[in-house]
Amino acid sequence: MRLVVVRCSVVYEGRLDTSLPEATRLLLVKADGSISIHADGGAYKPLNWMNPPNTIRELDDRWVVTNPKGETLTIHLHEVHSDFSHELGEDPGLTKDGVEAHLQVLLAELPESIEPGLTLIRREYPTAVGPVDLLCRDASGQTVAIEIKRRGEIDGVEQLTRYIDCLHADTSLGAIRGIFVAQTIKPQARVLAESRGFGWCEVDYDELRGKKSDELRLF
Amino acid sequence: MRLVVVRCSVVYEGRLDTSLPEATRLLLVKADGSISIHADGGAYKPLNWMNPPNTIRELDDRWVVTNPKGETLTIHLHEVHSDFSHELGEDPGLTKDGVEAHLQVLLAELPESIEPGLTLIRREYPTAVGPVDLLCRDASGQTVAIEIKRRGEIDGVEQLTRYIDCLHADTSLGAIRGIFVAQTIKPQARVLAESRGFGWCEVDYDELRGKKSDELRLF
DNA sequence: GACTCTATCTCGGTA
DNA sequence: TACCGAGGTAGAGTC
Repeated sequence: MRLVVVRCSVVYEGRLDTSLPEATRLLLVKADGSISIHADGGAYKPLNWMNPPNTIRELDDRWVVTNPKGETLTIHLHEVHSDFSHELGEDPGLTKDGVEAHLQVLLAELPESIEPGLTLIRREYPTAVGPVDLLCRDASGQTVAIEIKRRGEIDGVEQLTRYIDCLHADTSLGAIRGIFVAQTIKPQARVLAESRGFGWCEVDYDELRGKKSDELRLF
Repeated sequence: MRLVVVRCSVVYEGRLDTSLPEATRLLLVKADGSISIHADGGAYKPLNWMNPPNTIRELDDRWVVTNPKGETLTIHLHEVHSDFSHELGEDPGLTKDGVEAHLQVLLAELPESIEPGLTLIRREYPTAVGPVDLLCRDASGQTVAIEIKRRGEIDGVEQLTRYIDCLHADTSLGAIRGIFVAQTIKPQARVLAESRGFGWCEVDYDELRGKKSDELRLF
């Protein structure tokens, strides 16, 4: 990890073209070769950056960063205020809890939480327009496509609509209905789901975790 | 701008819960009060962060960062290796060239690049569900709605669908067809566009710029 | 303030 | 590797 405070001007030519006039900024060079240029604002996002893999050529008056995709970042150095390095070592990494993937795993194990009598056919059931989160069978034997979101908004209902349209073409599944499941579902999304003939269901993440551990305790 | 290299462990409780075991990392505190925690890898994205507005309480053994949304970032300090500040001042800011807006301007001037015989009726043609990027007339006189994206994904096809549905209600335009235009169009988006009866077309930004300057040279 | 849409999105998963 | 979808998306523009 190398930290350079420098008065500099910058040009990036790659997916788009950008330029930065002369000012004092922080250059952050990481062990993987990635580089980012920070101003004293704008939250965590740098003004410019280059992700690995890339190569940094340090010349007298400028650094030239290139990557295999043909993108170039040129940093013209006008006055170096500080240049400091520190060895950090490997990072053990971040553990996350409470994202959509967890919700999907929990619901795949507990489809009854969505509707009594529901059983899982397959998680991530593939279609031409992407995988359906859960494909289930209901108490009456009908196929049910389920779209899961952490936050239930309109685009989730659109997604479910595409899957259902696509699955209708697959005659082996018979008639199909859809259920939209999320921790919270916005009123607009509820209305749209209902108008398309879908069911919807709000589930509680902590409650599901509770049911899961109850189930485990029985065995 | 304050740069602290420190052996630390971190807990974030907010939109999700995360934890970071003890390791040496960089804390980057900007003038706007934002804080980000960087490992020596993983490109420019920090492991954890907190965007302004927020407040940082510095205690002996830990920093507690909170924001008005009720999110909390707690950084337990185990050993401070370095703590360094530098005044950067205001940044004049980044200028960009080559984003979607540019593509739209170029295509409005060169609709023939999309399809021979196409002429522009109007750019940003207003509808109840938002403006259509380009409204054109084709060689046969039929109205054509065009949605432009830099990268063509399913969302863009959905957007075009909404516009077409809305324009169908406007009988003064007669029959309408749609074309989805982007620098690259993903296979799923092509399938969806075709299944909805839309045309699609990939265009090259640099080529368009070339044609534009050719055209200018003629006058 | 809420909504919409872009983004050098980044990142992880998977075929 | 490319494609696909989630994201603590963030950020800008509009209404």
